[in-house]
Formats: sequence, C-alpha cells, structure tokens
Amino acid sequence: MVEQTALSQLAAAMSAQPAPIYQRVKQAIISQITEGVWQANQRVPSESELVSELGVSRMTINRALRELTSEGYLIRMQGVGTFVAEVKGYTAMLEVHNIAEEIAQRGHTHSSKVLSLSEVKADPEQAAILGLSTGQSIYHSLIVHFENELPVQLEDRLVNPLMAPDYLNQDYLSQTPYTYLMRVAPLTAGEHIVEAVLPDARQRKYLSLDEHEPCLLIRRQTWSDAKIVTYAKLLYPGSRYKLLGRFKGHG
Amino acid sequence: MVEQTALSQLAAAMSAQPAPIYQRVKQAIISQITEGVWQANQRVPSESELVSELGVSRMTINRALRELTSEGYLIRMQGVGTFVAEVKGYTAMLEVHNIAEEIAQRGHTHSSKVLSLSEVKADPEQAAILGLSTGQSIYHSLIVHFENELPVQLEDRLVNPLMAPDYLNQDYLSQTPYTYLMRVAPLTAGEHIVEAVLPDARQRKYLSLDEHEPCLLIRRQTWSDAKIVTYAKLLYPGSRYKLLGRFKGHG
DNA sequence: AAGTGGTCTAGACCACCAG
DNA sequence: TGGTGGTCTAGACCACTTG
Repeated sequence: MVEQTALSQLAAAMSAQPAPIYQRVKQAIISQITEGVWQANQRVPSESELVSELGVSRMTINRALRELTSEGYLIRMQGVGTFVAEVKGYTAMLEVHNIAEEIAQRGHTHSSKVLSLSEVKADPEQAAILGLSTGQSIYHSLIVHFENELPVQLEDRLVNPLMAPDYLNQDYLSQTPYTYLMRVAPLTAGEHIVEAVLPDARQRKYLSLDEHEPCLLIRRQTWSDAKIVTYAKLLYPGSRYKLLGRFKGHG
Repeated sequence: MVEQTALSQLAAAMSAQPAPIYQRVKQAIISQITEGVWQANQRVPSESELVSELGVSRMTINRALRELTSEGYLIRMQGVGTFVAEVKGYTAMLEVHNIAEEIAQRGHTHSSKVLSLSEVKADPEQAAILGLSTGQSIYHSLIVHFENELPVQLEDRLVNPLMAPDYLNQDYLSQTPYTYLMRVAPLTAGEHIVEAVLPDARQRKYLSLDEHEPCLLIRRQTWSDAKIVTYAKLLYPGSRYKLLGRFKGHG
C-alpha cells in the first residue's frame, strides 16, 4: 500500500511537458526527493516497478536512474536496489583559471615580467616536492603578471626537468609557463591549497604592496600520469584579486 | 582513405579487457584524443560508421559518445556531427565544506558560540543583497566556530525572513545555521567569493588574533528557486584554515 | 530461487542541418 | 534528400545480493 502511494505520486509528478521521457522521469524523481516525499537512504521503486507504473520501457527508466546516480541524487547497488542519496549538504566548487585568460576575459591587458629563469640544484624540500633526489637539477622561474600595468600575481614555480626538458628555452612573455607545460605534459591530476598569508619584503616589492597587506596564496601541484610536473606558488594581492565560484543544487 | 586509417586505429585501440563494451569504446576514443591522433575540433566518425567499424550496436556507441560528451571530451551537434572538444586548459575546482562536518572529519571537536541572533531593519546595502526593501525586517546572526577550543571561523549571516521564518528560534549549538537553512529551504544555486583580508579589531577579538594576521574571507550567497535565502561572510584565520582542492584531467 | 541492477541488441521514428 | 544525432522500445542475458 505504501508502495502504491509512492508510485502514484510519482506518476502524478510526471509533467506533460514536451520533453524526452527520460528527462520527465528524472524531473519527477528529483521533485519527489526535493519535496521530501522520498527521504534520504529510502529505497526507490525498482526499474521493473517503474516500468509498469509509468508505462515506459526499461532502457528509458534505466537511463533516467543512471544519470540521476551520476548527478548525485541516487545510489544504486546491483542485486540490492536504488536509494536516495544523502544530501551532500554544503559541498561547493570554486573555479581557478589561467591568469592570462582571466585577464583577457575581463577585456584587460595581460603582461608579465620574468624575474628569474634558471636551473638550480634541488634542496631537500624542493626535491621532496618534485619526487626527485636532493642535488638534482631542477628548473625554477619567478614571474610577475600584470593586469593593465598593475601587478596581480607573483608566480614562483618549480619544474621537473625530466617532464619538460625545454622549459628554460621558452619565451614567457608570449605564453605563460602553464600553457607551455600543458602542451608538453598534459596534466592528469592536480591539487591546490588556498590560504591567506602576509607577503615578505621581497614579495611586497615585486607586487608593489604596502606593509601588512594580506595576500591570497594558491599552492598548486600538478601531475602528468604518475609523475609530478610542476609545483607553483601563486601569490595574489588581496585587494586586487578574488576567486569567484558558483554552484548548483547537486554537483 | 583517411577515414579508413582513423577507424582502423580506433579498432586497434579497443582493449581486449573484460570490461563493458561502452567502456572500452570510451577508453579507445579517449586514447585517440590524448595521444593526439584526433585533434581538437576534428570530426569524429559518425555513430553509424563506428557501428560498422567496431561491430557494436548503435545504442552502445551512442552511450559511449553521450558520456564522453558530458565528461567534456566531445561536442555533439544534431544533424552535423561529433567533434573533439577544445582542451579546457586550466579550470580546476575547489571544494568548500560545511565547517562542522569538516572538523568532525578530521576527528576534532566542533563547538560554537552564538554572539548575536536578532531581527534587524535592513539598511540599503543589506536590503539590496537579499532583494528586499530598505527598512524591512531581516534576521542576523553572528557565530564563532571552534575546532578543539580554537576559533577557526567567524560566521556573519543575513537571512531572508520570508524564506526561513523560524530562523531565530533554533538552537545553533546543536546544528549550524546552514544545516537548518538547507532543510527548510533547499538550495538550488549559490555563489561565493574568496579573498584575503585583514580583520578589524572586533573580528580579531572574536577570533583571538594578533594584529596584522591575514584572514581568508568567503562571502557566500545562496538561492532557493529564484529567491535569495541567505548571505554569509565567513572569516577564517589564515594560520588556522586552508582550502584544499583536487582536480583531474577533464571535469 | 527470485529480484535487482548492468549491459547489449536490432530496429524504429524523429528533429535537425547541409547541399 | 541524405546523413547526423536524439530518443525509445521489447526483449534478452548476465552478475550480483538476499533469503
């Protein structure tokens, strides 16, 4: 009887809109979940039940359920059933873009100044970061990026020479290091940490900052296959740069 | 002849692994793209060509192509064809979690202190943020969150009373405001801005901070349907809190 | 053994875009 | 008009979980 009710309500929730059936099935299920008719962890009618209740073929039901699963609404277990997923609560996303692209998108002019570009011997910390041995040669670059003449990013980067042997012979006024690295060693994964810090005197000088002005620091590590390609410390003046993100109901 | 070659290479790229056919098709296509055999914007063989070349039914080919499209590898246009998508370059994601959950996940103890919880008349700025009129009643709360007795977040929140009329009558020691708001007005969209700032004297006091200690400020605005539910300013001491994110090749 | 989801097929109709 | 992708179906076989 309870099942009956649940199914009837679902059928009623199917809009008559001129949309593909699998879309309407998805919408009907989403509304059951968001309106609390189907609670988290509760079992959802099986594919065959939905087939007979909604008068739709199983492949279509399957597609609807499969997509809802990949969108985070449902959890499916073979041989067991389909369940409403826990509400993810609060997880949201922030996008981090390429600095040059971002400035261009705002219609502003990007330029940069190479402060240093050299081969150095890895100290123990640097070696650990790149997964190499202490004393091994690595590449290092230090570049300031400007938005309309105003410095907005100080890019301090270590590069694994095995992954990008020609790193030192590039012109970083016409392309950013990241653009180059992406081409020669396509990233497969990355990780970054965002925090608020106070810049030291040298960093303040390069970014033309007053004392006590806070900065956003993004530390980013990038892999190509299983090998670390590069480690970057990106320092942004808090007054000139903000990270923006949007998110939707599920993710 | 060119098509012949492209297709033969694809067939060769089909692994003999014991995996579902649509998965093997996806993998084969991904390898063509990542190895540069199929360049960005280049046309991909049509579904029917793939059907005859790979000896697989069209529904299976269609599923592989559809999933690759939603994963960002391909772009499809009805009546035109399927094409390799531009490399997205650099876009990455950062996750922002619920503070209480995050602390619990680290195995630490979360507690909080309500500094203020009241109804106020909206000033013009607040009214604009919430999409209400100046002078209208709105709810305001100011809460400090602790991780093992150490303050890690100052939460300054405005709430639209139309969307959460019982906001003032909740116990925010046992549940965070966001958890409550999520239940009464499920979010459909949100936006946040992350920046580095210096806290003012009052904020420093609440967070037990020294002078000149930078903070991460996350301003978050949340919608339910088309209406703004809440606007929060979350202030984190830079020395005690960092945002962590990971990303993979595509999104 | 019965029910569940996971996959695959062959064939069909449609909307769309190009020449 | 012919090719493309978008959808849908009916039926099938399988692997998996549970009683």
